[in-house]
Amino acid sequence: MKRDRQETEQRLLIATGQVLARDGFRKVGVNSIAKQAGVDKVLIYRYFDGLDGLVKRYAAQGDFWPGIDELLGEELIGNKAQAFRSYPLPEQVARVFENYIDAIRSRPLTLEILAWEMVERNELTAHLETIRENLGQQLISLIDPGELSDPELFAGVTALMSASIHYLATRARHIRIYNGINLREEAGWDQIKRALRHLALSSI
Amino acid sequence: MKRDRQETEQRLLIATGQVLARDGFRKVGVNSIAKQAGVDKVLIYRYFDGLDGLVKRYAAQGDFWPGIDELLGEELIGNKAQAFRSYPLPEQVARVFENYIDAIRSRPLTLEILAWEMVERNELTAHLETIRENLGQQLISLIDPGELSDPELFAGVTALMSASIHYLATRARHIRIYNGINLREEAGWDQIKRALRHLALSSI
DNA sequence: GCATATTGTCACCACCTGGTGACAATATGC
DNA sequence: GCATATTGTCACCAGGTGGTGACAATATGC
Repeated sequence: MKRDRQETEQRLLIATGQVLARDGFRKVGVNSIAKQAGVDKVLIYRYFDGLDGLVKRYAAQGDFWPGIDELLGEELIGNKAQAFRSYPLPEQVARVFENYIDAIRSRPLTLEILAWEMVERNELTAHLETIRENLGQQLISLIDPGELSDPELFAGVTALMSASIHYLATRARHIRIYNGINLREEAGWDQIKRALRHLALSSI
Repeated sequence: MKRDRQETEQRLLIATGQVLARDGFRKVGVNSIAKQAGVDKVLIYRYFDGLDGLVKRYAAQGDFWPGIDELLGEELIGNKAQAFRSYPLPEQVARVFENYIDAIRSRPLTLEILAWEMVERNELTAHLETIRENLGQQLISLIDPGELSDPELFAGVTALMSASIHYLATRARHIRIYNGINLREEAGWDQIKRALRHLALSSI
């Protein structure tokens, strides 16, 4: 084996993601990651000061979350933010959350971390919390303050919407039907998007 | 030790709930439950055919879920269903979900199982799924079919509402603030209830 | 060149997990 | 009474976990 600390650190970071994606967060541990990386586990303690440090570094370098561009809609090119602002607010909200659904559902690793969050708080989930918070702030900053007559109500409504998406997307990994809706078929998700859009347009 | 199979089985069932409530589902195992019950673990295999069988029996005898009365509102006595039906549908929905929030938040064991569901499917979570399904059907049966112009939309909206409640209530065990809302204070939950009521009244 | 620090390998530890076979203690059927 | 079945105790197994100390192999500084 070559003696190259940087490369071994990289291998461990990559292996972390591989184990997380392949076996789930419950299998994430020094033994499995070291085995996956083809490296001795003692190096995790030397280079990252333990599993927590490794996970923290992994969180800092990976991107498991959609950027604002993805949420505004891929069809908008050029100055997205400005074009987006031309929509009425309810339409903006509907679009953002429709895109949010697609963004989260297409990221198995993100779904895994969302499930992890429900059970435990660690370096990775904590990191995701701040990312999410920043993204929320960015989105709110796009809104003309004059349009928000009741910010507290708006925060409540958007909290409910994002929460429901997190739940349904994560839950879809273990169940087929929720409230009569098929979470394993695109038709089911279209039904959810339609309801979401209806809520946005009628309530904001 | 007395030789009484029935009592031993009871002790194991009780111990299952105790371990689940005190240490969380990740600690639920033959060793911890047997120790909690003060009984040898081999009896779990003999009497319940393993941990799965024990959990299944535990699921069948415990009640971790609100009944329909609790969701309709405790203030209604006598013929609840009939009194409840006198409300307009949007008001019915708002009330049910407000009560649902209180019902779930007040049951730590239920919150633990909701978190468990996000990670794994087992005898207990499967049992809870059917309970929940039945409850949903009961609630829908209270609605005059003529009032539902778009049942698919209604299913989507109520799915989003219940999903968001499950998520936020479970998530509150690990984080304080979600989307600027304090999940550890009653004021935060009042804000959520207000948003939920707003959605119900404006969209149904 | 050589001493020193870094990188990697390996064996080992204590502890916990699910699971089982052997055996003692008690109850039951006749 | 006695043979049999049931209940409970205990010791043990293989395999997994996180964590560490000892040592060899290589690179670096002078």
